[in-house]
Amino acid sequence: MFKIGDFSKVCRIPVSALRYYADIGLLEPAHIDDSSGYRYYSLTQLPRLHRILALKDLGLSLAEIKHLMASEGELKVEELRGMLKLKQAELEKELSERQAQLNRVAARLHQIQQEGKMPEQDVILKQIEPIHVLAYRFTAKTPEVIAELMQIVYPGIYQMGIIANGAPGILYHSPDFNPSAIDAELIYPVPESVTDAVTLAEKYKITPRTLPAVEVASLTHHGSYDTLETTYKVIGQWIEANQYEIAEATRELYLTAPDDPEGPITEIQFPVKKLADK
Amino acid sequence: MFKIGDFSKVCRIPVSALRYYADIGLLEPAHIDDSSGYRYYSLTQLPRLHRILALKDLGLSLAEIKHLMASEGELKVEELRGMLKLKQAELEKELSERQAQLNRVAARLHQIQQEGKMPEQDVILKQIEPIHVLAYRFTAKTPEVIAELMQIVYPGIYQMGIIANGAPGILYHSPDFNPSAIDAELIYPVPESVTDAVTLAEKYKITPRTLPAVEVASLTHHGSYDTLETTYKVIGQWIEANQYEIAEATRELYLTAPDDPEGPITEIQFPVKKLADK
DNA sequence: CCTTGACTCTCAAGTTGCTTGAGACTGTAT
DNA sequence: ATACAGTCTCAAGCAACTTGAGAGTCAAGG
Repeated sequence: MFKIGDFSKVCRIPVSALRYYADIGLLEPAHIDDSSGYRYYSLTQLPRLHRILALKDLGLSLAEIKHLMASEGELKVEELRGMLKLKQAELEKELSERQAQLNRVAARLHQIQQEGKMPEQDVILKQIEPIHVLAYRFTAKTPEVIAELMQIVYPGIYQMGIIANGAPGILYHSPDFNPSAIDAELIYPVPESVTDAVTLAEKYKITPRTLPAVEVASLTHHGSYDTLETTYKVIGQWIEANQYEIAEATRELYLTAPDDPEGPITEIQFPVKKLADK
Repeated sequence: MFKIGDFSKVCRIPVSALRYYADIGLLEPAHIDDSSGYRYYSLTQLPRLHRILALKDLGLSLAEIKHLMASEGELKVEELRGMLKLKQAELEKELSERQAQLNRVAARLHQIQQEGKMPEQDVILKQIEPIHVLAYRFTAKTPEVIAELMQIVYPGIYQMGIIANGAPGILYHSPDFNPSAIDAELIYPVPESVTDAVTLAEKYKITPRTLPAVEVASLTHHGSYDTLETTYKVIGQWIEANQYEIAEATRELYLTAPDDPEGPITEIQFPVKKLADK
């Protein structure tokens, strides 16, 4: 019989951890002295402790381990198998996530090295939920056409009494930016309930649809549209540096009202997916 | 100016997280209404928020981010560089740790698949601190010699009034177990203070020395020494399956007193190091 | 037998980055 | 006026312990 400190030395688990395991009922001392409350451990408890540590080492939580070892003697093999399979998938996912994070850190370091500072803007990844929108798709021969259409379509929808649910924007469908034939789509987010009520807009070729959920690399551009191009380039570089690829139509969202005194704010979203590691 | 819920939609951060960031002073609302206490956010705060998210994405803690962004306007690039380097090292370490864990899980699953159950004993990895010992090294022609020596040496030291600091044991120096010339070393752990006081033992060729810190794969054998061989095999297989290699002399520790009624308990420690991934 | 010092005990609180919930207000639309 | 959604401020919870306070216990030395 060992006092907790001696047992701790034998198994090289901190005293505090042993007490904790006792508290949560994972490894009760072989004996507890009634008068002093001292915990006494026996070497015959080592196998149980080792099993606990082995399972912990595989990444199982103490609660899971306790459950697995609850039955007298034998532990539940089938259940363990299931848990390990799960754990395996989980670990694989985390592994690739860590790897991606490491790549991002390396990319940043490289960038700092090169430019001597952090970039003005930060590209971030985010998950976008599906969005219900009223959409108007067209092909424009010049960029100016787009600006004109915006002036007409958004107010037009608004005047029909349909209020937006989020920032309006554009989808650019042409993968390469060909200025003489821009395949784009104006989008105007609305609550789900609106989508079927507005088939009246059909004659204007405005149709309700739902944008799919995507993961996007996003950058928010502050100020004049003249420098928007730069912002696009920055995202493009980021995507390349971080080994993603563009998965879908680029989204451009107008976060400010057209007459905001602080100047317009535009969010650019590139739907992306990870490039498989070669 | 957005109320918290609207701002939350724009930047896709949960309301609760925004409140939390405000609480810890990481991102204060642009304005707080005096009477209602409502938080109001401005789109001009998006760059700061994005920078926060970008840094968080690299694995920095909120406290670190707060520190980096504490100075007005520009953030401390040199400091960031240092942090990212650290983070990089940390991530690399975690990555390989995760990979190793994944391998362990796979090995276990394989084992369960093959044997239909968990093994009786569990091999675990642990870090061993340096140990101060009195050591007696010899070459034995037969295993029996070892047993005899133990009967003499341990009691001999004990009778000199030197009390052990841990379990006595043996180091096996011959890497392959050659029964006709076993290079082994009896070890008797003592407090550091003893090591120089006991040079008197020199005439018996017992010398104080310090065993280096090592990482070991350990298995505890319960019961008769007859089946110790099996236990050795189990560890050996584990080491192979988990892609380690033996780094040093194997250690065998006698955890029980020689006359323990429950039978002897023996811990076998294989110092190991990771095999580099090919 | 007493003292000293090393252990041990039981709480409680801290760690990280939030989330969840209770109970109370506030703002906006009918 | 009355909902109802949105907001506020705490407080507690998560995981697996660690740290610390304050008090009691054990073994050895004088």
